[in-house]
Amino acid sequence: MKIYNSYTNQLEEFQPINKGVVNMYICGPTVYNYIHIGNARPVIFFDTVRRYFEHLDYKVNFVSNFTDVDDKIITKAIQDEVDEQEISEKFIAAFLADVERVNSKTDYNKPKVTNYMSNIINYIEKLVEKEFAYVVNGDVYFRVQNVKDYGKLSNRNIDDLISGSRIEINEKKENPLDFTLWKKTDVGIKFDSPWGEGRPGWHTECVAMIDDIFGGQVDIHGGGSGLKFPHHENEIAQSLVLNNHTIAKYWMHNGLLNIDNKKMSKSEGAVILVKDLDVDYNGFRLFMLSAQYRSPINFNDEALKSYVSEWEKISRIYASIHLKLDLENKLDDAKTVHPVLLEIYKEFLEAMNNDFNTANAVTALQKLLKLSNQLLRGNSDSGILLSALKLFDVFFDVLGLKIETKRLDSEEKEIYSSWVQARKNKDFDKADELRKTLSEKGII
RNA sequence: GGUCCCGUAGCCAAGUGGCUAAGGCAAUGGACUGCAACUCCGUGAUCGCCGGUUCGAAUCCGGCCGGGACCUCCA
Repeated sequence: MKIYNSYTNQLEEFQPINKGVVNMYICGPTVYNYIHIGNARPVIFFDTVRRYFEHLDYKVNFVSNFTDVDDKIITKAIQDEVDEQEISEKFIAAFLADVERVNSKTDYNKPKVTNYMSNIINYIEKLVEKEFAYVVNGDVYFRVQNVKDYGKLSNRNIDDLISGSRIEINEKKENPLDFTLWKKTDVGIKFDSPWGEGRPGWHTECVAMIDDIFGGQVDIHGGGSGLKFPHHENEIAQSLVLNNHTIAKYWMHNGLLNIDNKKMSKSEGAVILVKDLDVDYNGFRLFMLSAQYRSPINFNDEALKSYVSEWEKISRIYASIHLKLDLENKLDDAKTVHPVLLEIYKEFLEAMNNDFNTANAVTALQKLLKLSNQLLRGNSDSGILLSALKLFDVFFDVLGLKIETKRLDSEEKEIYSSWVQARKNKDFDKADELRKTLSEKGII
């Protein structure tokens, strides 16, 4: 399997650190608001990565944090006249509800900053000891200057960054590029530290958590490409100094989502929240997986709708085959190997093995859709249809699509065969009535 | 000001040097059908423009036009 490593900017053969195990860490949300559909992209994509590894029988340890200490949370808490925890707990719950909405798995390890305060402080202390961090009046800053390769991930050099006119001048810093590890504060929630009361900067939590949970290095560290600089660059800098490695063997970054070719951003309006999306989330998920994850994806109503209707077609054929096999009591039979189905499965694997090319994986699903329709209309034998159904199950499982089917009870089967019989007898009044009943029961 | 990325049919999108440029949505013609729905078959591209490299380019190089991102919190 090949993965595009954004640290080295090339496709690399995936070799896990420990055989059969994939440790992955994805930067999670700062919980001060509902997430928008752009935020959903890493949630959906990295969940798909996880699912695919699991399909290949890897044991996946999936970790994604909650940043529950942050200026934005404090601001909101003051605004709403509640304490920070109330805000963060509310939006953690909201986040998980959205994760579930888009059919991403919620059973993963979710460390919170508030539970990691001593690890974070400890991590910063070590940086201070190594003299890669310095204390000024209760603030602690990371000294970027001496870190070799600073800027490699985001492909920029220190001189360019310094000459950039937009870097804020902070007189306490030795160098404008130095970033905050610990911030002395008067407002909002405060924690004790060797440097006085304050709160941690944003960039240490992930490395401290990875250090604690995985003992230093993960196989995959992922997040949106917006995090490359400065966040991930700074994570790497800290880890290089302390552990002499870049925390992750493979760095993966998803492209951003635009609306009408403009970046969707909490700070610039034009935001669609996940919870407010008024469409089938399977269709939404297909849409999100229809482009290669590193490319930007442009949100557009027409495109979204086309994937929603694609999903309707897929669920229709799935249900039809399921129903047919159910009526014939063949659902538990042995499936028959069918060469074309095997070919489609291979295409699917090939696509996913090629840096998780979900766009081509979706194409394989569409091929299965068309073939299934042909098989069903062509009165193929039940073994082949069952095998098609099982292949759908595999694709649904990996891509995170959810379909609900049920088996009919004997009474329902009775109604169904009466319907077929009525049509045969050209008793269309009765047939229509039975069809209505079946339709109301959600059977057809 | 600095650093990058992208431009494939109305829409989404694969393809990154080599057979007639995948696939889907929409549109349209046909088939199937008691009706309806579904479904199947068919129909569409001088790959933003200009030039170069090459036996050969959507794919590599240069210029231009258009769009976007990052350098500040951001998935």
